[in-house]
Amino acid sequence: MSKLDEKKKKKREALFTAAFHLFNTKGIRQTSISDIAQEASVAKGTFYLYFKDKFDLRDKLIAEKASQILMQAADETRLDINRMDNKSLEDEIIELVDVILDRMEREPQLLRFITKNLSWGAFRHISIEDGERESMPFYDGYHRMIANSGRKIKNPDLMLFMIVELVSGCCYQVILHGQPVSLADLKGPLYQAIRGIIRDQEEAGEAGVENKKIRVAG
Amino acid sequence: MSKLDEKKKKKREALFTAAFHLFNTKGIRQTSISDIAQEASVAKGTFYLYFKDKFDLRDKLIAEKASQILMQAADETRLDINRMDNKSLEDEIIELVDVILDRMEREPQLLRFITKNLSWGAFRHISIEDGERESMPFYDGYHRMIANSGRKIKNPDLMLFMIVELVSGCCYQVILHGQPVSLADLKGPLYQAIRGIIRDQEEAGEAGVENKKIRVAG
Amino acid sequence: MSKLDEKKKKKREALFTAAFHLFNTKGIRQTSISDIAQEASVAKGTFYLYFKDKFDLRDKLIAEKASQILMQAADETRLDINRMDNKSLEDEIIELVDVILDRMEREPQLLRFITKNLSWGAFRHISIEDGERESMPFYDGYHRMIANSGRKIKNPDLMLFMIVELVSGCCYQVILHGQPVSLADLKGPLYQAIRGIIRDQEEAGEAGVENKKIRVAG
Amino acid sequence: MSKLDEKKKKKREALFTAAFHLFNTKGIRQTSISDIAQEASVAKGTFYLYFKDKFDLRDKLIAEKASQILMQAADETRLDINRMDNKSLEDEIIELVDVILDRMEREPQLLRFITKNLSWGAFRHISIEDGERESMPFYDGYHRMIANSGRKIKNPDLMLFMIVELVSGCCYQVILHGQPVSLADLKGPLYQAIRGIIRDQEEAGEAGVENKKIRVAG
DNA sequence: CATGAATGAGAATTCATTCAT
DNA sequence: AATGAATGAATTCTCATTCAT
Repeated sequence: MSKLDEKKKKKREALFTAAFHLFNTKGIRQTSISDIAQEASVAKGTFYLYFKDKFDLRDKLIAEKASQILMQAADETRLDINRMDNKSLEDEIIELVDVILDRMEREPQLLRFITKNLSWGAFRHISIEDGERESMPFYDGYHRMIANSGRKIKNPDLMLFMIVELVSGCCYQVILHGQPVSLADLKGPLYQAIRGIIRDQEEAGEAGVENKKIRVAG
Repeated sequence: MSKLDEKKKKKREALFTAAFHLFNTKGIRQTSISDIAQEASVAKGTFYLYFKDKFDLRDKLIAEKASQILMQAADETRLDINRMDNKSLEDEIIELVDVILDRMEREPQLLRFITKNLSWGAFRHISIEDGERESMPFYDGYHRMIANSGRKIKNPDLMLFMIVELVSGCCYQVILHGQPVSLADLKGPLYQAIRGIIRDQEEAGEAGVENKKIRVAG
Repeated sequence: MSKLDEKKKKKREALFTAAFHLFNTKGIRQTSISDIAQEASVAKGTFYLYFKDKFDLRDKLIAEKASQILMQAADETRLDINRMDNKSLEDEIIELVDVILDRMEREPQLLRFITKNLSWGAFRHISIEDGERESMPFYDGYHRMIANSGRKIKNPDLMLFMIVELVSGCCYQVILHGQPVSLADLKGPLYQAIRGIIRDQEEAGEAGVENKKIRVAG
Repeated sequence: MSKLDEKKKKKREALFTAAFHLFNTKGIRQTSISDIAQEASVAKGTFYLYFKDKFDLRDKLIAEKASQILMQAADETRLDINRMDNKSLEDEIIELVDVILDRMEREPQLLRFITKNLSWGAFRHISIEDGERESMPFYDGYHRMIANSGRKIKNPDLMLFMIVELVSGCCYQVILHGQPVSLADLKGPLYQAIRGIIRDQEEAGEAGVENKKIRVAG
């Protein structure tokens, strides 16, 4: 990478960092491009060399942040989509959720920012990028994980969708407002509900065996 | 009611109607107070006689719309919080959700508007007003419904919360974007998940009997 | 006076009181007619039954306040413009000033209000009204006072003017801002300066010695 | 100075000139920022690049104008604060006042503008700037002038204050309204009064004769 | 590439005044 | 006489975007 490219990358980073901070502090609406440029120590005109407008920046920022979170969570849970070891599908998913919830509790602004801006449509296209290896959409990883579990799920998309909506909806309220229960108190019932959704989505005849393994995490 | 008061009420209505239309058409951000006043055939200054600013109007509009929806849904399901007849708690709740979802499918702007703006905090304070009878917070009605069902729920607030988040999160995507399934295809799994959540929240020892009654609606 | 007239007078008083308070609290510019009407517990439209606009009210208010002050000061000093007793003209004037300054120190808002708004032109037309006796312009009283003193003043108007400007300019700063000295410390030098001005304005023959020293520059 | 800086300076000047003209013509209240920008042939938004608001501009304008006037007056009287030559302190001060009054008569808007807006507090901080030499607060120059005169003044601040208030109060009325005398007719008595104030403020021993006549009232 | 001065459309808000009740 | 809802002109201030340097 040439020096010029490095410099450009730094400017981009600076704009990202500044925007993230300001979006969380003042809200997107109240944040002007001027503000972002100033906090990034960059001229206003320079902003337009990197992003089309505020919302372009926001979208790119969300994609990056969401990708980071999923990647890190996958790393932390040593998620290996190729081997299922002895962990059940339920445990795998719940562990992932658990890591993410803990991260969100430590960084509520991240939560606020992503939840307010990430749609399901965008979610399906998040890539887990890695400087060295190729990038792979998270969504594909999810499907391989199910395939490798040997389980028969009626509609994996719908299952993921319901889990995502349930988790994201609940954690936003609980982490940011402590309502109606604490995160610690939410986890048990929430994970149980996730197990319920998975069980419901399992093709008849296979469920019985798995359910024996149920173990509530968190 | 005097003629003057009637006129005032009409103006308020006109502002509400105009704002609802514009918020849905152009989005709140792009809707100026000028726009609202113009569409309501009212002078700009008049707006400020009725609302503090755009967001004050929005909040009052949401409260009203949400109240309407819940009230109508309760009416349609002949919800009687005093007698549980032979309907189980699950059926009662699912029927309510079902009516609301159908309404939302018919009026997607209403869905977009409410979901984007109604927080759990605000939800808890929605009143179901009625010109004749007294108004009662929906939230209180829910608690009485549980009490009258004779069921023992560990944490009714948490249960409602999880159901509301799951339903609202799912229906927003499904109705507005048809993703990842149609509303018809969502209903079965969604209602099953609701039953699961209720069952999970039921105090041990009582759950078994109820579960026999499970019947997927929709 | 009829009951109706009394009611009207009360409304006028209420508007005066409210305006005086608000003008002093928020400044005339920031005080709207709405504010005044509200504080006076009167409808906005009612304001226009008593005053043309805000500035009309202000002018009438100043005239009344200034008149009150001069009248009260004259009363307190038992100023008798018909007999000079043994008090010298200087003592007479300085006593008047002294009473006024003390009053101003007790009511600095009054000072702020009047100084900011009373012009020399208006000052010359202030009447000392009295419910019982006739009203007489203060300005006429001043001239009679001089005549009765038996002193020969070159230009009584100029003399009064210079004294008024000196006193009002000084007391505004000193009382309201305590700058550059306290009122107590101002009084000595200020009264000395007043005596100087009077002496300078006395016709030759009575203050001949002084006049020899005068040398007009410029 | 770069071309850009020159252009900026010109814009600032244009705004100053436009504002000064409009403030004098229509009054500050009736002058909108739109007006100023238009008269300065500048976009409305540009105004805010140079000044926070109308009152920021006013304050800066006053400081500049007052500084100009004092500087020019000092130049014209060849005021040398280091040598007193044979001019007495009185003559020195009166000459300064005289130059200023003549200037004010030629530029009454300047007078109106400054007198209405310059407070004693601000006055004390006016700097006499000079592109070449360093800038020095006028106030310091005054104290050095007194020191160099070899005269003992009890309270130089109070003396300056009283003179400034007397002069500014009088000249405002006289120049702008020709009341109650013409400027020519005011000068003699006014300068005499200034001499009186200075004499009164002189420590005993040097003006002993005069002081015997003084009798402080109040 | 980078800058930041300039632009001007447009949004929010205020308020004196009118007028039907 | 009193009211206060309605008006809409006027004003302030913001900010995305452009472009000359």
